[in-house]
Amino acid sequence: MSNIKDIAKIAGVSVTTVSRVLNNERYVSDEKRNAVLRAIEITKYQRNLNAVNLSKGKTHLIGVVVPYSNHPYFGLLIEGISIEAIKKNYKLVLFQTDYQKERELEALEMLKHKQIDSLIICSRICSLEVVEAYLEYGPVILCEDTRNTRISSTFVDHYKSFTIALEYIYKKGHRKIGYCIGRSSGTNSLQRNLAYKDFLHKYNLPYHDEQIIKKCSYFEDGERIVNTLIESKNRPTALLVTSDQVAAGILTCCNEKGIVIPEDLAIISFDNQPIAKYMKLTTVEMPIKEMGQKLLHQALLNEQSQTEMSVKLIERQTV
Amino acid sequence: MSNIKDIAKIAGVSVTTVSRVLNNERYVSDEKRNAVLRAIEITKYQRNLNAVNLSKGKTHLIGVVVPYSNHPYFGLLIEGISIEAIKKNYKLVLFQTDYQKERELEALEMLKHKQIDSLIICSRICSLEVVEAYLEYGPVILCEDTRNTRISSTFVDHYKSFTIALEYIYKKGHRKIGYCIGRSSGTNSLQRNLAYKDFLHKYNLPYHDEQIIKKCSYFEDGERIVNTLIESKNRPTALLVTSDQVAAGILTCCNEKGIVIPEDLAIISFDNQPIAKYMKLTTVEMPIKEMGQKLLHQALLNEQSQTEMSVKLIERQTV
DNA sequence: CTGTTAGCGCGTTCAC
DNA sequence: GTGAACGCGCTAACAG
Repeated sequence: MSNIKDIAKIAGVSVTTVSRVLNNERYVSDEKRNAVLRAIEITKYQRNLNAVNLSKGKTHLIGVVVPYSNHPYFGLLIEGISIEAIKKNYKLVLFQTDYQKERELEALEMLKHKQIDSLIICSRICSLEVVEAYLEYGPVILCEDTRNTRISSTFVDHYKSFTIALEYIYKKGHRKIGYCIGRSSGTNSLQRNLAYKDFLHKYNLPYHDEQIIKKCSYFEDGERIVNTLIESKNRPTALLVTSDQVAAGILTCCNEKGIVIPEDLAIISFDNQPIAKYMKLTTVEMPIKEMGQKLLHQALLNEQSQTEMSVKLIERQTV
Repeated sequence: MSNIKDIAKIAGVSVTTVSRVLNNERYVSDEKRNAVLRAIEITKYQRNLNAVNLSKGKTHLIGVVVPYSNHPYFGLLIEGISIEAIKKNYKLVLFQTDYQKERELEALEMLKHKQIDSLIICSRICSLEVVEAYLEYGPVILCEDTRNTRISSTFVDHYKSFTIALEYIYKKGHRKIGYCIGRSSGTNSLQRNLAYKDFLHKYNLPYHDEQIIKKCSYFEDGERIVNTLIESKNRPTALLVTSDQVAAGILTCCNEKGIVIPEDLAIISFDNQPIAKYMKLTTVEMPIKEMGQKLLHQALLNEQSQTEMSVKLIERQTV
């Protein structure tokens, strides 16, 4: 494989000139530029990006941290990030953490070592302080409300969106409302819990811990949820479900057990992925793909910015 | 940030010695080794991996090409690859091609430019010849039967697995059997089609083109499939479905329309993802995650190897 | 065991 | 407009 020196020799110019045409700089005569272009053509020269990286201290690589890639929410988010990365000629380095802190730190360390230019953490396990400490090495973008920090982010206000769903359910006459959530400890989950409590308080409704069902992430969690519901002595008449997949799983199970939706149980989910339309789920739409795209844009910038994305209630047939 | 020279100076040794302890080589006296270690400690030295890469001509990065990341099959495959990558201290660069040839070529070109050490193509669009041409730049691993080429791969014999399903269905008394498939042009799909034709021929059954339903990849494709079936004048009594997700979608739609499974329509799917158990799908289990792990191992080796993975019929309640 | 030195391939002053 | 020369940080002969 030929290098910049070879090209210079063949074209009868200096390496500097070659570098200039490579980087599309002005101040190169058409004559020499063409000579270089021709040399590149005949040698099928390709520049060594490692060398470029070393020289420039940049990699054109962006890290993406997700807990699981085998999950529709993160799959779509990655898709959004990926679409923009392609446009901007950046590549993605995927980190699958399984919510293990060391894995997330590994990604952060790669930023520090200049192996990636920026890092997008789609779901975080390290503390905000830890993340913030890495900001000096490059952009770190989060997917949660970071408006009280120096960290950039794209997020939806889960307090708001949860409230929208709750109020809607309330207007439909429900007074015993529960919810299903994936990981219960993240910022987003805490926001939702707060919205829930505030809502109950506002309408003077009782809080029952058992009406919050945790570890609900996949379609197949539906059965456990329905069983929990059935055994519950304080069975809710409506359920907020933080993912369409899980809601679809619940629906399927209810169907099998003869629980009629929405008469016996109203369901409102979140995301509005294709499955939601298919299952006729009433859902709160989240612009996941767009969030991914926005995240990438932020990763490329070097300024702090926090972008809230808005949600939209889609009425279908499960409430 | 300090570099290897600084460490050498502080430790009072040469850069080579530093390099040696960095790379855990023998032939360094404990005395000097400790001095170096101490210097690293106090300066919090981190080596610049770009420089290592340039010098060694390696990146510790492995490219992974998928059409979509927002798809359970590829999600799980990526998960498998990722698990092993972490163990071996390799990182993944994700390429989402959307089945566009240029995107796949971009990944191949990155291999050529030494930006990645190897490339795993989970689903291919370029011709085998094109792929083979890149073999000189590094390992390229495929996810299909490549036993008549020089390309390494991990795959399941789809001819075999399709035949298993067909024979099983046949034994259950079905004579009008159709199938649903995603992309119809891949090697894997062609193998399945061949198995299908050979099966029909063996039992002297007629071939109806309309019994092959294409572009079936997602849960929500279920409705279109069921509608196609209903309108079909030669409606099959059994259906092979190349993904659990799609089968689950069909099931859901049938349920709604009062089509009883398996009496009105028998369904056998492939993969045995969690949703299959949940929906009580009879399915042909594919070791997707294990395939991912094996793929990564092959990507690290420099020898040609083709590994067939075996499948297993899981009897549940849809046949 | 240890150090000197020459690359790896490219970007970038800074004179001309 | 152009090019010589140095720097990026590290590895790998080679000599001792």
